[in-house]
Amino acid sequence: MVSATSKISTKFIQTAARILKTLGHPDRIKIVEFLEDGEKTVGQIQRELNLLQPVTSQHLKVMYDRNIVTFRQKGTRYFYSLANNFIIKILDCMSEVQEKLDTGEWDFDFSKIENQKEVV
Amino acid sequence: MVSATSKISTKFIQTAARILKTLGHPDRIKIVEFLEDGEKTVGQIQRELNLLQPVTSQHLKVMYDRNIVTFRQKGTRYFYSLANNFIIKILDCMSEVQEKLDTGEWDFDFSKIENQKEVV
DNA sequence: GTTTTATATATGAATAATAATATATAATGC
DNA sequence: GCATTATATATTATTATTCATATATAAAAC
Repeated sequence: MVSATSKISTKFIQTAARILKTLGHPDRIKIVEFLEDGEKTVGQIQRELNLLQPVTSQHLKVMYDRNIVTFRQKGTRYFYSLANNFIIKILDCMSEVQEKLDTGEWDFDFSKIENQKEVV
Repeated sequence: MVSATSKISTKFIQTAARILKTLGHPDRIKIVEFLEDGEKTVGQIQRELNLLQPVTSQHLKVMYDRNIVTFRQKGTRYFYSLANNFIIKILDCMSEVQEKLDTGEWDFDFSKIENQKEVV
């Protein structure tokens, strides 16, 4: 990855903030990670993450409203998929960091965050 | 950037969610972007972003608690800087996306997000 | 046509985040 | 010492988020 040079525009910052905030939920990260594998129905997602159906639909609705996921409908089934490349970039970014942590190339002090009240 | 292969661990997802959520605020993105340039005092940040001092300190405290920034104290001055490489990665990620959007290589439908109530 | 399956939507309650205001602390300049 | 500067902390009010529960819709299966 290339080091940042260009200034991030105010317009994009607004959008990025919305997206980052929306992805700032463990279940939603898991959902988009699952969707990276290809489109999935609500039921598949629900069972994969062991969530309640309405909660799953709510997460998907919020992410749809913020242009993170999109869907196509077929009968009663809604097939959700990732809506843009930014999301894939963020997933890649997380994978990279995970890898650096695994290999010990990077160190990360989780303690401060872990000791805080759980994100549910 | 390499495509994601390795599964993101539950532990890291928790941490990543906290960090993404915390960065999901335009002013905080601006702060970390400003800090990429090197350590800055609260006053420098406040003037750069045109924020109230207590609001600036609050953002910094939250980000300190979540291991996004760190600081050293010299007299009454607190010099803040980025606390880890993950933050730099995210900034790089945003810069890359911004660039793709600028060059038209990627397209991104901002409309849905823009039409929503403003993130302040 | 009745039941079941898949999903959305509505609502309320609990919790968290944000901004604003006021105040405290502690170092510095005079 | 007194005023000023730099920053933190406390408090409150507002708003947003999240989860849970209940209900609606519409297609599919029988």
